[in-house]
Amino acid sequence: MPELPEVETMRRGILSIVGKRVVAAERMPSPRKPILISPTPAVFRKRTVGRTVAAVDRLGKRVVIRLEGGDSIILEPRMTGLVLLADPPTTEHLRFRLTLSDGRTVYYWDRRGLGSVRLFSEKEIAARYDDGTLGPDALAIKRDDFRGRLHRSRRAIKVALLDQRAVAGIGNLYASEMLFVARIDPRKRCTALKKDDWDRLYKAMRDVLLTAVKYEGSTLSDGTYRNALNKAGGYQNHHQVYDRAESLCRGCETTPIRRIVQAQRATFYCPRCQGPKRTAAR
DNA sequence: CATATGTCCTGAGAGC
DNA sequence: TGCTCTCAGGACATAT
Repeated sequence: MPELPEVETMRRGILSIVGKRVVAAERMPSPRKPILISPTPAVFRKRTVGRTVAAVDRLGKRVVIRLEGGDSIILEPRMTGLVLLADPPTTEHLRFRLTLSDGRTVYYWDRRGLGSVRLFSEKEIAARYDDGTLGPDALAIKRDDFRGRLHRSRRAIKVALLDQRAVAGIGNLYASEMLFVARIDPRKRCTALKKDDWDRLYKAMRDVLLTAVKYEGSTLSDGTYRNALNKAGGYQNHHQVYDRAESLCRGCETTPIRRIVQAQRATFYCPRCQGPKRTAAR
């Protein structure tokens, strides 16, 4: 489940392609349902082959390969997509590859195939992402803007944190983790949070995401997520609550982590550390 | 406008 | 052993 830390790790993992020229752009034959790759192969080739990579950016949970001339390849991993320089885990779910002038190849591999590879002009990117459908990045947003974009919502804070229009980059795993660090009950409505809560949450958001980036993301028990060199991340060893239902909380060491469902997604939290009486815990 | 729900997809694991 | 069923959650379309 690539979220901000995993996608940022992918981005950094292929940063060395900047300055290289695109030699080939090919979609791989798919054994089952093909993923979304657009535009057509001929147009894709025409607009990419011969172009030099100008930059590699991140747009929320997407990797953006910017080419000289203004076009960009946007890789959107969604659930099981990987952006690799190393050989992919299997040939079976290899979806796309970009061959470069130095002989290296960027692969897009995606087991479940919910992700996509799309070529956009500058205009298309602006039309799609600069119209409010994608909020400020979680690592770029200012403290007061963060609160201002969320505090009037009547939704539970955990659900609101997943709204990419409010803040971009947070997904299901890191939402639970940052709420634990901030000692906030995930079921609490945004409107019920005080200024102090928002400030703690903002700090927790940055701490959790930056530390997760440092450890190159989280590889869960299914082992799907890998960095660009096909190596597992390390942040799963630092999880406080995610996927730890019934295990003792690492904070209070007395209470089992609870798993609930909010908006059809799993939420994990410590009822004691994130409960109503948390001030008594000293 | 804000918020809620259904949909896509594959493979791991549970249950029988 | 092998079958069926459920579940995981990114983004987006549609419904309320």
